[in-house]
Amino acid sequence: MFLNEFDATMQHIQGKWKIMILYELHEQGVVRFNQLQRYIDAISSKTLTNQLKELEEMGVITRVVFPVVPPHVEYSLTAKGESLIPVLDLICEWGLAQVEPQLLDRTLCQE
Amino acid sequence: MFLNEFDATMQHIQGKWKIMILYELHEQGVVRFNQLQRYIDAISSKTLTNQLKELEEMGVITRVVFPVVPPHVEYSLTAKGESLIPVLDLICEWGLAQVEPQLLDRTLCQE
DNA sequence: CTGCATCCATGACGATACTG
DNA sequence: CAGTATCGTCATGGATGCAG
Repeated sequence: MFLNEFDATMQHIQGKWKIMILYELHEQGVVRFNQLQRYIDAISSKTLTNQLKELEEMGVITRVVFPVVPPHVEYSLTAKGESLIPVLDLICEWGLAQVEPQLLDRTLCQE
Repeated sequence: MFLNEFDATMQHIQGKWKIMILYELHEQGVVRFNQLQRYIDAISSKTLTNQLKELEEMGVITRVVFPVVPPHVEYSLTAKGESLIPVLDLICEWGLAQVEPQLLDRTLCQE
C-alpha cells in the first residue's frame, strides 16, 4: 500500500534540518562538519551529528574521515541523495506557489 | 530562504495520517467522518479530528456540517488540496523507486 | 454519528559541558 | 575539529471516557 512508499521517502527528509543539509551538500559538493554548522547556524553539534548519521545510514550521504590531527571529516551526497533533490524541489515549489503564486517561473524556491 | 517554502508544504502533509486522508478524499470525492475512521482503521477519533482540523485550517479540505440528528459531516478536497496530489505522487514514486527500481513504470505508487 | 476532555507515553530537539 | 554525554523541554499522538 502506498503509505509505505510515502513513509520510506519521508524518513529521508524528515528532521528539522535535513533539507538544509541536503541542499548545501548539493550546491557545495563536499562539505566539512564545521562548515555545515556555521551554515545552518542555529543547530547544535549534537543534532547535526544525529541528522548526519541518519542520512548516512540511509545511504543518502557519504562520510569520509581523514585520520589527521585535528580531525577532518567530509560529507557529500551519494547518487541516491542527488536523486532526492528533484523531489525536494517540487515540494519547495508547491510551498512557494502557496505564498506567492505570481513568482512561479523562478528557478524553484532556492535562495 | 527556501527552508520556509519547504516547511510551508510540510505543514500540510506532516502528521501520521494526513496523506491517507488526502488520498482517500482524492479518490472518493466526498467522505464522512466514520468512513475515514474505518478506512484508516488504526486512528483514534481524537487524532482524526485533529488532523482534519489542521487540514481544514490550511484550506486543503472542506468541512460541511448537516444540522441533522444523528450528525452528518462531509469532508472533501479543495482545489488547493487537489494541487497537492502530484506532490504526494512524486514523493511516493521516489519511495517506490528505492524499494523496487524495476517497477518504475507503474502508475505511481497507488493501487 | 461526530466529536471533545483528560491523562499519559514517546521521541525530537535544544542547552551546556566535556574529549581525543 | 568533530564530535559525545547528560539533562530538560515540548509537540505528537494513543487510550479511555463522555456529550449533543
